[in-house]
Amino acid sequence: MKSITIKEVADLAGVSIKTVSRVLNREPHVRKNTVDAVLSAVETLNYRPNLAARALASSRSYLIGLYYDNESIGYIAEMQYGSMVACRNQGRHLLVEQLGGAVTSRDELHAQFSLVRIDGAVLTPPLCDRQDILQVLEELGIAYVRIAPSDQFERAPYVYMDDRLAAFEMTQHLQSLGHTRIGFIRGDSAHSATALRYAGFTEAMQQAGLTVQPHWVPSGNFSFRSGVGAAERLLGLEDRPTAIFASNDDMALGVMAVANRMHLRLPQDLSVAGFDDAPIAQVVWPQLTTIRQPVAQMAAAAVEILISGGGAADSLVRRLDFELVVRGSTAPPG
Amino acid sequence: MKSITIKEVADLAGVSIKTVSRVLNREPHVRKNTVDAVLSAVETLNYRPNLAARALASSRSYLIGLYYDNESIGYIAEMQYGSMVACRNQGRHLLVEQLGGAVTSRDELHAQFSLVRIDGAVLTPPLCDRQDILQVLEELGIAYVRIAPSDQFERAPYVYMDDRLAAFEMTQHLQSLGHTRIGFIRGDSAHSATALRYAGFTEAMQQAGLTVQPHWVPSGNFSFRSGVGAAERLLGLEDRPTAIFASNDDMALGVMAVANRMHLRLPQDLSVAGFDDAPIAQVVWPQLTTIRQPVAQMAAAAVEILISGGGAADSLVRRLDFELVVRGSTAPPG
DNA sequence: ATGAAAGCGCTAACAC
DNA sequence: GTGTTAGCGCTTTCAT
Repeated sequence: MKSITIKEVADLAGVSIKTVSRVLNREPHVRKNTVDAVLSAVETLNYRPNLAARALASSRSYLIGLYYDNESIGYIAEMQYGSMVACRNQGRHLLVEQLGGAVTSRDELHAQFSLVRIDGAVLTPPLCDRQDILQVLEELGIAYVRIAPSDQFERAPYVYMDDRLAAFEMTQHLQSLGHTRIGFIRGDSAHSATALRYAGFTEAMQQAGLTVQPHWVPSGNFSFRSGVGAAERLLGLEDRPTAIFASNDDMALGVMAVANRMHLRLPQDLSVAGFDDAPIAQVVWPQLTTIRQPVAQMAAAAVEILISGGGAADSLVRRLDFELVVRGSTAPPG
Repeated sequence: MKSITIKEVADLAGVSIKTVSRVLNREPHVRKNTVDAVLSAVETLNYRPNLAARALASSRSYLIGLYYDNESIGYIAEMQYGSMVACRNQGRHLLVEQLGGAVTSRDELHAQFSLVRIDGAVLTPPLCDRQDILQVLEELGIAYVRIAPSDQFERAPYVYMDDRLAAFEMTQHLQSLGHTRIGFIRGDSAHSATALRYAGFTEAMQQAGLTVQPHWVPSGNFSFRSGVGAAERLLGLEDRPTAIFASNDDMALGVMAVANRMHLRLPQDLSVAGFDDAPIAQVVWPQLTTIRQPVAQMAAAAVEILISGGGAADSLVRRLDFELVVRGSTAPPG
C-alpha cells in the first residue's frame, strides 16, 4: 500500500516539494500558474498528505480532542456530532475520550494528554470545571475551550448558553397560560446550571408578583428517580401547584410518571415543563414542553475557536441561543 | 513546550535509542537489567513517546476509526463508549466520524480514509453493509471489522448478536405468561435485524402451536411514530391481541402511548415488549420489558479483533450474548 | 544482546 | 516567487 508522496506531486508539477507544501498550506507568494499546476498534479495523482508526517514536522496533529464525563448519553452524542462536523469542515479530526474516575491522578492526566498531541481540547461539563485538568493542559501548552463553565471565566475561552434567561422565559410561558401556582424542581447542586435555572425561575416569579413557596421548590439531582420523589412531594400537597417546571427533562418525565399514576390528566390537571429537549421529550405523551439547548452548536463553536487559534479577544467567548419549545404538556390550568 | 525524546531517555539509561525503542515495544532479546534501567529512566523523565513520530516511522497510526450513520443516538454513544474503552486498554485512540449522505462518492470516501491513516475501522450498521465503503477500505488496505452485518459474512471479521434467538425468547416469555394472542410490529425492512427478529417471533409461535395472524403483524420503521400507527391498527381490531411485541423500544413506546390514550391499563389490559433496552425503557411507566443488546461489548470486541490483527480464523467472528430484561410492562393477561 | 545509520513524509528556516 | 537543506522523533535494517 505505497501511497503517493509530496515528491511525486512535485515531480509531476515540475516544481520543488516546498512549493507543493506551500500550495497545500495555502501560503501566500505563489504564482497563480504554479498553484494551478500543483493542484492539478494533486488531483491526477489523487494525492493526500500524510498526517503523521505533517504532525511530526510541524508539531501540529490536526486532531481535536473532545473530553467528557457525563452520564447523559444524548448530550454527549450531540456534542460529538457538533464538534465532528466542525472538525471535518476545517480539515481536522475528532478524538473522543471519556475522562472518568479512572483517570484522575496528575500522572494519568499527563499521560492522557501527552500521548497524542492534540491541537486543542474541548472540555464539556463537568470536566470544564476540573482544576486539575485545566492545569495539566496549561502545563502542556494545549489550548482548550470550555463548554458552559461555571467559574474562572477569564481563564480561557468558553462557549455557553443563557440558562438563567431560558428558565426565566419558560416560567413566563407558564404564567402566560394563566398559572400562578408553579412548582420548581431544582437539579444537582454540583452543576452550575442548577443555580442559574433556579435564579431565572425566581426572577420571573417575582417580576410577576407571585410568591415562591419554599415547599413548592424541592430539590432533585437531574435523575428520573429524583423527579419522581420531588413530584410525589409536590403532588401530595393540599395546595398543590397547577404547573411544575422541572429543571431538566429526566426529572420532568418523573413528574409525568407520578401524575399518570395518580390519574391526573396532562395537561388539563397539571402542566409539566422540562429543560434540555432530550429525545425522550418527543416520545412521551403528551410531548414535553422544554428548552432546546444548542448543544451541537456549542461544540461546533468550541472547535472553531480552537482552530482559529485565539484571534480577537472578543471571539473567545460565544453565547448561543436556546429555544423555547412549546409542546403538549403545558396548557392553561383547569 | 519542548517534550522529552527517546534520546534523553537513552542517555539517562546509558543505552542507545534503539534499545529504548525495543523496550517500549516489548521486543524480545533485551537483558532484564537493561529493561529495568530503561523503564526507570522513562519513569523519572516522565517520558511519553511521540505518536506522530511513531506513526511516521512505522506506518501505523495507533488510531482506530469508528464510523457510523445512524439516527439512534443512544446506540452510537454506547458503541463509542465500548470502543473507546477498548482502545484505551490497548494504547490506541478512537477517532469518530459520521459517514452520512454527504460523504458518498468514491473520491470522498477515499479522502476520508486516506487523510488519517487509521490502523483499523469499526463499521457500525448500516455502514457495515455499504459495498462502496468496504471496497474503498480494501483498496486502501485498511483492516475493518463489521458490527452486525447482514451479508457477505466471509468477506471480513465481524461481531454480532443473535437477534433471531432474542426475539424467540421474548416471544416465549410472553407465551409463558399465558398470552396466545400476540401481535408483532416489524421494523424497517432495510435493516437486517427486521427479518431476524420476525423469524424468531414466528418460530416461537409455531413451536407453541399458535397461529400468526397476518393482521396482527403490522410493519413499522423503528420510529416512535410508526409504533403509534401500528398500535392504532392493532388496538382498533375487534379481536385485538393481549400482548404486543414491538421489534424495537421506540415503537414499543408508541404502543404504550396509544394504549394510554385509549385508557388501557398496562400491563393488565395489554402487555408490551420492546427490543434494545434504550435508556427510555426504564423511564416510562410501567418500565419496558425488552432485550438488552450488548452494544458496548460488540464495539469493544470489534476493536480487539482489529488490534489483535487477525490471528486465528475462529477469532474473526464473535457472537455476544443478549439479555432478556423483564420489567413491568409484561404480565399475565386479564 | 545491542548499536549505527538510514529513512518515514513532511515543514521550517534560510537562501537565492 | 521558488528551491535547498536540515531536521521533527521514532522504527527499521543491518552490523556487530
